[in-house]
Amino acid sequence: MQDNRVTIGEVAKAAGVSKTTVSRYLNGKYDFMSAQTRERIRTVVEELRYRPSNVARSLKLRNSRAIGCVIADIANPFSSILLKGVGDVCSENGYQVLFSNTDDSSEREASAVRELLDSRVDGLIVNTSGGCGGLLEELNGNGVPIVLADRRIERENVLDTVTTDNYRSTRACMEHLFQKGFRKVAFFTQGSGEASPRAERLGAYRGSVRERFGGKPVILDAAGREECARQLIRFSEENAGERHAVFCVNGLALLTVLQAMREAGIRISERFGVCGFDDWGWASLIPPGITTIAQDSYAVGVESAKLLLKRIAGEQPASPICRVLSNRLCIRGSTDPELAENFPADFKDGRNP
Amino acid sequence: MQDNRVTIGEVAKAAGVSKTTVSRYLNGKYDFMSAQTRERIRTVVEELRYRPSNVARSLKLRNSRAIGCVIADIANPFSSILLKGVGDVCSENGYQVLFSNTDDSSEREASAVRELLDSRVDGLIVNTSGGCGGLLEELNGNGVPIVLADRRIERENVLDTVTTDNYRSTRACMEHLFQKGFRKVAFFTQGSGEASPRAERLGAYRGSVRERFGGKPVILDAAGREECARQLIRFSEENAGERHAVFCVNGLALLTVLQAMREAGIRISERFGVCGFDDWGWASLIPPGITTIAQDSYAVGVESAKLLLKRIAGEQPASPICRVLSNRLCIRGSTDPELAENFPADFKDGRNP
DNA sequence: TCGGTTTCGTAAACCGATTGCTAAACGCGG
DNA sequence: CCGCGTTTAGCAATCGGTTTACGAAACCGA
Repeated sequence: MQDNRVTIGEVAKAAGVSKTTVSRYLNGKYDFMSAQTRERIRTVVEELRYRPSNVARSLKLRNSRAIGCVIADIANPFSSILLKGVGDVCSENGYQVLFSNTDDSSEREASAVRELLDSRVDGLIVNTSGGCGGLLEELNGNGVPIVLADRRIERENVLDTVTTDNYRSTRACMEHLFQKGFRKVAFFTQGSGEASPRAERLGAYRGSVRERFGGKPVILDAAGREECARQLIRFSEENAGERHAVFCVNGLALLTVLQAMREAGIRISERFGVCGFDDWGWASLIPPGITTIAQDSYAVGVESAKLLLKRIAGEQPASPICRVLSNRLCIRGSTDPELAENFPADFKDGRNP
Repeated sequence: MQDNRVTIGEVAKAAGVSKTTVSRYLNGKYDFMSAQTRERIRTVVEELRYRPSNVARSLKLRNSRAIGCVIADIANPFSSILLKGVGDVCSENGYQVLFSNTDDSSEREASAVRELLDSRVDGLIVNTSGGCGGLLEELNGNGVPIVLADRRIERENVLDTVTTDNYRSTRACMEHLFQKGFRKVAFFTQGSGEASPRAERLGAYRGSVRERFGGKPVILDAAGREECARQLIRFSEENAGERHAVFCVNGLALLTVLQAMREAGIRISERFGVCGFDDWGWASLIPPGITTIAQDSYAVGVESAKLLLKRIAGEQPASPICRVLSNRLCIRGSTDPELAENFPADFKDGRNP
């Protein structure tokens, strides 16, 4: 196949020098090299279009200038933008990114991590689904730098992490709901396993319910829209007497709730509010404007990669670093009637309200 | 650092056999190996937790069991789902994915491709921004299998491609607009360069305008919402006398148009329709329901990867293969008043219409 | 007992780079 | 023209695997 790749030996022969000299030239170790030799090598490299093999170089140097990036669900826009951040930083620094998607499966994550290590990546960014049962900590202890992106693991302060302030922002949103007169709030999730953001958001929700709202937490969990609609209807009926709202654990869950409500004919109103995580472009376009918590996932990716590269360069202290990025609450009509906008289409035949 | 990695030599020594035997064991070449030896090696490999180095193996075998995947804009959900498709197929087949994002820059694309080749990837999936000025064809000619995903290059039938039927589905959408009584349609784009999907969609639009609508094509092009709104207003004013609509080149452009319209107070109506590419979850949630063309980008990724792996395995004919996947027109209220739904929020104080 | 197969394993070369050590060539004062 | 320091460049080992070529032991029938 592409065995016609030029090797350093051929360059050396063509230039009439040794591999050593070519190698030194390529790596900028000119110190003691005559301008003549230098020029000759330059020409040959150019003519033969020689490009050194990263594989051979990695073997000898015992580093690959590549990192592994293990993502739980790349179909989630949060993650794809995070990956973009990782990619941008790596590319600026001459690192390549080996990407792996796990579909939120611990087993796939563990095998992805092992395969990445087989390829001798210099470090790992993991959007973990549970820490691979200790595998990550063990690896980190063995000298493979690891940064957890967006999701932390149970054992505190063992690995570097970059997350968002899930707890605080969820509390802030719950407080907002309370201020606006909502007295019963349900938490909607979609079996996103035991990932830490879900746990933290749920924890914040429970805390708010306990300390502010009183009553019992209501956790709704549905994969599909029909089941979601059923749960929403029951929740709504049980709380018909007071203003109630549903808080969605993430952007995909929020979309599910909105779709389920549409299909079931449930309307957002003064009596029934909707809000949740992830402020994607459409949030302000769906009537009456959806209240969301915006996360800067690009920054999560950027910070994770920067931290990892520093670790690889050995610039960081031994103790784990935990960066927490701030989220922003975007209040709109779905939880604040004052801001409610229906921006309906304008059909002159009056078919629509 | 992680120099404590076990090598095949250590395994061999511990098992009291030679590297050859261990290598054969690992690669399933048992042909003539006593059960005893086999068992001894198995035990040692287990105890030492030995994992072979892909780097060394790649060097010797001259293949890496990794492919490169170069994406123009991973922040675009179309692309991230495409990447998921690629990743799933590769992972099933024991291939790793080296990912690179180019921000739609030809220069970044060319350097990404070169770096990927330096890492000796076995093949390349490229969501190209122009074909790197011939670099891709040249590489393909030199034995590096390449599949173009979603975007083709000018020179026809040189490289394998997997695309969607941009032309046909755009024509179908335009025809739908005509049937519904729209008599003037503008094409909205956001400087997405010379990528082929844009060109094909634009070509289909022009064809429809010429053959069906009469009059001149109107191309709107704006990066930001303000500029977009200005252009929409002018377009609308100039065509106040007849029913007119705007067709958006892709999902991100569609979102921009919808946001611009909201901010400028322009409403979708019987007189002003909106539609465009990419049926993402929110299309049915924004009143009056947005007409879209749905693309199965996951399938584009899957097919691209399958084709590439077949090429790598040498199973395909020499002539380029061009797979074209079908799109689906999703007709909703934004172009069909019969289907229009405003699903406004339901505020009992009557503040909203 | 002996040559001929089978079976089971090994030594060593090789993939394409980097680098410590060594040495040739050069310049220059004496 | 010698001796010695300074430049300049090459030899050969090495990274961790795979594979070719070959050797030794075991076995087998005559």
